[in-house]
Amino acid sequence: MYSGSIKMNSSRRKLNDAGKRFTPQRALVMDIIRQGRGHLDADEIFRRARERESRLSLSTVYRTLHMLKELDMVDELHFGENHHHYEAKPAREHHHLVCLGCGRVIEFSYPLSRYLKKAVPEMKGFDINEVEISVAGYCDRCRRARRR
Amino acid sequence: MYSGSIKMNSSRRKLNDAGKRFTPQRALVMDIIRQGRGHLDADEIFRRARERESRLSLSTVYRTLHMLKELDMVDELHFGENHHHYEAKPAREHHHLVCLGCGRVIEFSYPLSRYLKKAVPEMKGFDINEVEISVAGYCDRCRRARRR
DNA sequence: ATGCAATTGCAAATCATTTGCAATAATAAT
DNA sequence: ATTATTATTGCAAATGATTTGCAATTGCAT
Repeated sequence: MYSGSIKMNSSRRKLNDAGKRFTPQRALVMDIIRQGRGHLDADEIFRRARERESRLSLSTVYRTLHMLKELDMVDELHFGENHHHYEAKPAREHHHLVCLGCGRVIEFSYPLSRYLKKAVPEMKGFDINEVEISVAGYCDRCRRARRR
Repeated sequence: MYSGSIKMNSSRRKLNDAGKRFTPQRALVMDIIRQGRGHLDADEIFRRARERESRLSLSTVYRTLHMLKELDMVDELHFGENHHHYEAKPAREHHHLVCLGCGRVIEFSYPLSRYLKKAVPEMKGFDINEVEISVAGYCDRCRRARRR
């Protein structure tokens, strides 16, 4: 099935260290998430994976996504829909602008968790695990189009 | 069914102005969301409503939630689960800390959208409709309990 | 090479939400 | 007040997203 990539070996190591097996299915899903440059949902990952390996099952995709999330190798994003999106763990903290017009996702880097820890008193004593912010609105293009 | 409340008349007005009817079912759902002090999900709203009006249907709850969201009378919150939570439109912008240990939700007021508009260059030209931030982690109590 | 436990595919189950439709009821017009 | 109009309701069935049980398969440590 899928084999080569720069990250493969380090992925294999991470899985094995966690007592997991490095299977072709998992390598494939990881690769697609990486290539996807963020923001694919489970079904889209499944469809793309299937093009390469037609016997792959949707359950395996879901199971893999869970595991990768657990091992902190992907982030699960919530855009206010009733399904989630996934992206490879990014190097720097960043967040997303979702355009309600065209669905486009714009990334912006911002160390929000660091900022909030300082700015919000309620954060004292709260052990932050993850900060997720999503901003919905209309991007430049769509904004122009809307006000006729 | 349900009848009196300080806000009833203003709700009725808002609905009627939007060409909607003010039905007992809708009044009931609105009341429960308000009493719920935020953070109820659709099913919990349904269960509580059913205690007062056993013939109410779940579809009506969903339909009402949609409508209230549309009319900007409730906010829909996304805590990274595969269902949503609802709260009556709050007076001041605030956000949520969700404890992964006990599920407790801690609110904090913070004018984040105003701040972000200034701090993030990518926001230029983006017409912000809604900002939602959720912070997951462990609250004071659970944090103590976890490190044994 | 071998054995055992982890993982897979498949189908069926479950959970969250939506929809079609005939019956009912809120509002506007009389 | 009565009536006509049309939105809304309850119910059951449909859909969409995710999870689970299980027998067959396959990684990986030995």
